[in-house]
Amino acid sequence: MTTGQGLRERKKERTRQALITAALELFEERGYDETTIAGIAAGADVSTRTFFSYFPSKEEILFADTEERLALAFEVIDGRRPDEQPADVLVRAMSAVFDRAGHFSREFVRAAPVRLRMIFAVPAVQGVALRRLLSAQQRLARRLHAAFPDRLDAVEAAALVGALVGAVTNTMMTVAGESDGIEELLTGDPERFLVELRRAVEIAVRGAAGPGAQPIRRFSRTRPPSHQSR
Amino acid sequence: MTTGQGLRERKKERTRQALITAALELFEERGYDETTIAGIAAGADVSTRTFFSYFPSKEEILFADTEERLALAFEVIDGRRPDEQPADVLVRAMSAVFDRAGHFSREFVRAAPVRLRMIFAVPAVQGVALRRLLSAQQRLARRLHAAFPDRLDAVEAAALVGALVGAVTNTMMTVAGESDGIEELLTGDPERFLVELRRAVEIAVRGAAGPGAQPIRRFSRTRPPSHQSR
DNA sequence: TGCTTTGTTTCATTCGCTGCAATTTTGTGC
DNA sequence: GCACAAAATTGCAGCGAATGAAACAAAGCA
Repeated sequence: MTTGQGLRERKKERTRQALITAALELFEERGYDETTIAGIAAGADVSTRTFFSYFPSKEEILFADTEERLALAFEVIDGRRPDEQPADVLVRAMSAVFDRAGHFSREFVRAAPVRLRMIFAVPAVQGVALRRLLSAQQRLARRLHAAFPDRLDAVEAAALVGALVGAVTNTMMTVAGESDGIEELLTGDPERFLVELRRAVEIAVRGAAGPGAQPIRRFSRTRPPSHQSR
Repeated sequence: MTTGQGLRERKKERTRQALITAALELFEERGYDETTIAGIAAGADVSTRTFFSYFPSKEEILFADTEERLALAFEVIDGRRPDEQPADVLVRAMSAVFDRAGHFSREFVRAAPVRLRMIFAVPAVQGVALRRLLSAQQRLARRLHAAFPDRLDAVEAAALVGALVGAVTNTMMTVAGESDGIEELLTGDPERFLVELRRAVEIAVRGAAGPGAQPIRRFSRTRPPSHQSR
């Protein structure tokens, strides 16, 4: 991806990178809302209109690299060993996405901290982040279902992915939302962060009820005839 | 809430309802993107500017009623019986939000179908929906932590809520995303839908790994020295 | 060297959203 | 009832995001 074929593609890639770089710099420098698309375009030495032929919105430029990371998870799922449990495969897939030991592109290392800060500060970015998250869940579920066609139906796969991703996401937000959470996460050793994630995964895998719980729970058993108040 | 104190408040409430009604009608009639705020305001016989003193954006008008539904879940959590399991309380809370047996305001009955359709069709609405969802998870987790101060720490509560909400949400999206999913969900008997939700809750409560699984899973055990490729 | 394709620019336009000052409407003390 | 304070509403001016169309420049190819 670094070396394109012709001059045309290489130039396009350079423009793309210039836009990303300019945007991240401006976001950090003056803040997200204070950065205009015109400013980003100017920083990359292109016209405002050109920006929109690379990214559909100001928000999306923050997520320029997420697709390839999701692909890591897909790889794990597609390459599952025949004797593995669905939950195990999913845990490995999550690990592939978050683990520092994996391959981080330069793009990711540069963008991730800014992105996280923006997700916590800017509603518009939150919207995009969460939309991507949900779409990723759906795709993971489809993939998982395809990988275990006779052990999981579509809904089970969705529930499984949802439980795992939900636990991890909410844990991540909680940990990162604490004072110093983001800084600790971004600058220092990610160990504590990974420890919490492991706990979250464990809860999701072993069940919210914990080990000594009764086998089955009820959901909306009650159904009185009363309807529609107010 | 139906009867305000003075003329002022009653008029305000009437204007608010007029805006909601006009918006829902227009959304259904010509579609979300085709509906302008100016059009909504005109439908409610107020100025465009006035719209913004009631709702901060076009999206939020679709979620005018969600806060009170979340309050139902809070009630359940706050009023837990002392001997209950956290997971059980959470399941009951979810049930209170989704179950048809509960109290549906007129607002909700009117808005929910349109809202669901828009969530599936309009990215901007997805963004708001998911932002609200995550914020709700955080608040639920805080509340749950407060309800079980010595059985759950903050991160466990977050993971638990995340797992349950994640499973339910993703299941809901999957079921509703099927052809006829939304229609079946909205018009007919919600039974099949609730059945699937119950399965999702069960998976989240009993654990993604299923009953016969090994007790503990690993998460990102591997950590080779290689760092930062590409 | 010309022709085609593709990327870029400029321009105009629509819409979401905000701040501000003027105006109207409502509540209240007299 | 009446005047005055508080609050809601309005119009307007303006910024920025986003899109469409046509002119223009550059790259690839014969």
